[in-house]
Amino acid sequence: MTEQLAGGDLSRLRQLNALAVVHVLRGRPALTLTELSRDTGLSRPSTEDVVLQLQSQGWLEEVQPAPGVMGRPARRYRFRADAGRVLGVDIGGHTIRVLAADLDGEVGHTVRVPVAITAGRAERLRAVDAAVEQCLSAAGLTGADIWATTVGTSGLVDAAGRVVLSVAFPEWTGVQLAQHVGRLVGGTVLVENDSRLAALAETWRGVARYAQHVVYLLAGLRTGTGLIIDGKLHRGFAQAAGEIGALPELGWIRAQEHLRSWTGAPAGTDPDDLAGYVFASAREGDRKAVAVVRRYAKELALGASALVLALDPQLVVLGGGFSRSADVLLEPLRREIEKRCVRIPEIVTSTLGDESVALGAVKLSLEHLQEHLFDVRTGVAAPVRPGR
Amino acid sequence: MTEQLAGGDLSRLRQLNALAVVHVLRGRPALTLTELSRDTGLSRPSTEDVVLQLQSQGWLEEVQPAPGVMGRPARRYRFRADAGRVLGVDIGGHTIRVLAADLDGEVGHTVRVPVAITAGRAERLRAVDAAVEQCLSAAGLTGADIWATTVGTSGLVDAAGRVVLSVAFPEWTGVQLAQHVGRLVGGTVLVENDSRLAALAETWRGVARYAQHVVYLLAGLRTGTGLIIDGKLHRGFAQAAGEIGALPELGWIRAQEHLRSWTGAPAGTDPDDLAGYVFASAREGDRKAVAVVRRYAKELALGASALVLALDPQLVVLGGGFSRSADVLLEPLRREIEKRCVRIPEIVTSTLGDESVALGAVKLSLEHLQEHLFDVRTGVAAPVRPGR
DNA sequence: GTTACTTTTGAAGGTCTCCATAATTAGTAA
DNA sequence: TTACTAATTATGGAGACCTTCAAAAGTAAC
Repeated sequence: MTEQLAGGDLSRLRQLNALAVVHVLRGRPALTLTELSRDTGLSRPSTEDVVLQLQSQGWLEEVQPAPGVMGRPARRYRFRADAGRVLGVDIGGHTIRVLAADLDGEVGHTVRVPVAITAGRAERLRAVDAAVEQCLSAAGLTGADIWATTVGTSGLVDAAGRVVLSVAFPEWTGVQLAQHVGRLVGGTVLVENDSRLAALAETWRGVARYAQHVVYLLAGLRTGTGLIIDGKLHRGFAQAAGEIGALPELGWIRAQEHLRSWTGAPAGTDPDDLAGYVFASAREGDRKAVAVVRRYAKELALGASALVLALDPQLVVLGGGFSRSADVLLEPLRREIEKRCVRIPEIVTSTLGDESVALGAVKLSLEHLQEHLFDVRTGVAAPVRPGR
Repeated sequence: MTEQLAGGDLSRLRQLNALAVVHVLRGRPALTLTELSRDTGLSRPSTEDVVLQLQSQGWLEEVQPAPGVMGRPARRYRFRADAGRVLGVDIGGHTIRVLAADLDGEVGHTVRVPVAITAGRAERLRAVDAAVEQCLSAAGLTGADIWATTVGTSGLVDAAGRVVLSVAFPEWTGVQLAQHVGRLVGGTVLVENDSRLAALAETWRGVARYAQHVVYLLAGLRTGTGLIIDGKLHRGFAQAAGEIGALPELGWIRAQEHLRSWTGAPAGTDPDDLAGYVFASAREGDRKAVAVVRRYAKELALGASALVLALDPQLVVLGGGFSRSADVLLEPLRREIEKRCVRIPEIVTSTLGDESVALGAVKLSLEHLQEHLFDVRTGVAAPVRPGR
């Protein structure tokens, strides 16, 4: 049941110690052997042995010794985060966004390619290709340099990287995203729902950093959720978790309609821009707009409350396009949640903005590599792109 | 972030290998060194070394060699599951139930002590004491032999083993259960909500065996849930997870009322027994009873659907007292869930009966020991009761 | 009752990885 | 130039593992 860490021979020990060194060094500046020895708990000579091995494999690199220090200058080693790269792709309604990052998650290049909201499947896929290729060439990389890629999209996604159902873009249903993007890059290609990725990004570099249980609400032209449970992204048995909005009685389907029912905007306003006007008017104290926002918040709070009651998260994060209007939306939302829930979690607004999905995609790519490259079961192998 | 397995010296390797041997041997009949060697991946001589060490510590015991076998008879070793014991306690409305089990989860002794449903806090606690003491003496044990105990109770429980809120038994709110039971037994005393324990029991020895994501519905005089996520019991940030029934819009509070509204039972029937009559009449085809059951199922399905949509479990398990009437309840429930959910999980009935909570309590005790006694970080120490 | 066969046991020799300690080296500071 | 400091290099030893082979303790066949 519990999958057990296998024992083994002495090389296993070296594996574990190499892993410990890598773990100490990742995401930190260069360290001396003495410092590494202290942080890993290994003896100095052993540390040196391990470091030399990792260096010859290509995981570590010696850097200039720190100048102006007493005693013999120590060699310093850093983790070669640039040994491999990952991509994070966000396929949005208006924009395709691609981030290239190194193994420490440092984002080196960002590319945005606009795409018409009305674009069909083929046109949108072409934009994705263009964005990925632009990002690669800007970073001076080829697809072979990419060790893992995650693609964020709206809709339900299956384990094979296919969009099973997309409500927002009907033509999108059935598209083989993993396969399509896999033509351009090496390594594994993961496909994940965008709300989930945004949630993941919040636990990585957003307001939910280090929180173990998080309910993320994507509030925008679409409404969605991402659940972090026990520090991990929760997908469910068939990757269909978080679809609470589909429950007829909770009415996330209706939520949008409240906003669209507002009549205070200039005639001929694009319905997609209407929300902005509503929130702006509510901010200025327009009675009717405030009421509309309150009704929207109530519908949103219904589903959110169901999630909060079910999961008892530490944090609820409000993200998505409407989170820019958190100043008028957050308070009504909080009040409605407080009405319904047993224990009230903190409710905060995302600060990652519209890059959160792509950032989450980067993070998922990194987590995938973490499992395959730096796992306690396998230890560290040479730094080469892992197989698919 | 990810807590890393520390490296170490050679003794670490021995720890891991000892752990591997214990893991292979737990819950299985006695094995020979050759068999152990094969299953652990260690060489024969090393296996012998490890086994001898574990034997001298008291974890392993040599048993009679298997008779009538070709070649030189091999020594056989078994895991001493009786080196320590755990208790599982179920504090129910009418019954206190205590199970004593060994480290393999083999239940040796079961004790049931009746208690009046109207009993107050002191009387109920006295019954708990009596049940624990009876179970200990029946098993020939003292409290000092118990390495871990889990107490199941209705209501919300905090991390310190206090009942924070009990709706069913108002007097129960605030009772320091862990502390109270801790007077009688050694080791850690855990306190957990009964629905959650029942859910855990289903994944251990019930219909949800080996399922990773499970929604358990306790349907009875009380309605509750237990959530298994990623193979683990989900408690939430403040142990308040699974309280979906509290959402006013989903109406689990109302669910009971449907059953009680039925007028077909003999006059003067105890309201607690009413449900049985409704289900019996429905079984016989009484139109009104069928309608009542359907309404109840619908209310139950509302909350269940919210959980299914949120979590996308592999399995929904119907447990609790009403699961005895699954023949009339399950189908309406299934239909209502199918109406609302995107992906429909399997929906099955519990078969563990009224011992599920106590069984789940045993399992939680064992999981607690597993973490502290057989963890990869610490390895195996001598078989003595771990500290609180 | 002896002989052949099978499988486990026990012992020997070798390798790997770690640790502790001491001698050496390469800098800074006076 | 000399003293001081801290890292490096070298040495010896211990623990845990592996492979290999001879001896032992049974069963099965004659």
